[in-house]
Amino acid sequence: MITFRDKTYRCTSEIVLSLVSGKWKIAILNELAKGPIRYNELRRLLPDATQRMLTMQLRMLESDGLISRKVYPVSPPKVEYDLSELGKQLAPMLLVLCDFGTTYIESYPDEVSRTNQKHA
Amino acid sequence: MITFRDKTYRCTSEIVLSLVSGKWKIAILNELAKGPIRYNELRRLLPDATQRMLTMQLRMLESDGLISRKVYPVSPPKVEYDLSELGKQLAPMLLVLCDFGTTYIESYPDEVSRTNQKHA
DNA sequence: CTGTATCCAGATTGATACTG
DNA sequence: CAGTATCAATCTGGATACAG
Repeated sequence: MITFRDKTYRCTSEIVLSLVSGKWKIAILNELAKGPIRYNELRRLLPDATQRMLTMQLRMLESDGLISRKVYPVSPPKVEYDLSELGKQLAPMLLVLCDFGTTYIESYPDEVSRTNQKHA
Repeated sequence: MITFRDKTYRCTSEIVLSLVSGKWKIAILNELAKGPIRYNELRRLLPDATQRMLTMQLRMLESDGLISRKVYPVSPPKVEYDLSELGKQLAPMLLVLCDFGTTYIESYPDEVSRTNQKHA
């Protein structure tokens, strides 16, 4: 048993799941993996996320130390999000998750379909 | 974009998260990794899980094809759970999750504490 | 441009009691 | 032994409007 930030877990993998589980966290991390990005760019890339949800997920990723938020004191406001050092270390793990996901769905080929998605 | 079992995902890693996210799933998978096990043994190993929750999580893992449920037609009833072939392939991925979890909490050493837990 | 505030629906988790 | 049933609490995600 391990206690971390007042919650108990039976395995450190459970902590990791709590870090990346959330409606838009994977999507955000995948976008940030391409480089720093501003809030509204992210909105455009993830048009189905409401402002509220996007902000909430960003705040969680930030307080968990996986991303950084930099405010430029200019007008109009400019805020840039980026992966933290810790966040950058997530990449190999996310790749393993993707890989297993791919392996997994290949076991159920009839239940899968793919669509291209435009980022209008 | 990918559609699988009537839900859409932006990355196969999101599918994997849906497979293993759930109050007791990781704990169950970790126990099953040691070998097949009966329902009540599992209850003893995970005393904080209610019967209802344990059953629900087992059913989900089963319908996702990660574990098998074998009923022995004897009296008293005997039900044994085991990893499926697909479930066995989870092991390396779970290890990567654990590893990142360990790396992660080492970045916040002051917020961590460990306790031994008895399976009374 | 980058957010908050308010209100709400549905899903998830849980306590407790009961059953073939 | 291996579950179900019922009811309730909490948590997550969302629609919409407003603000510095």
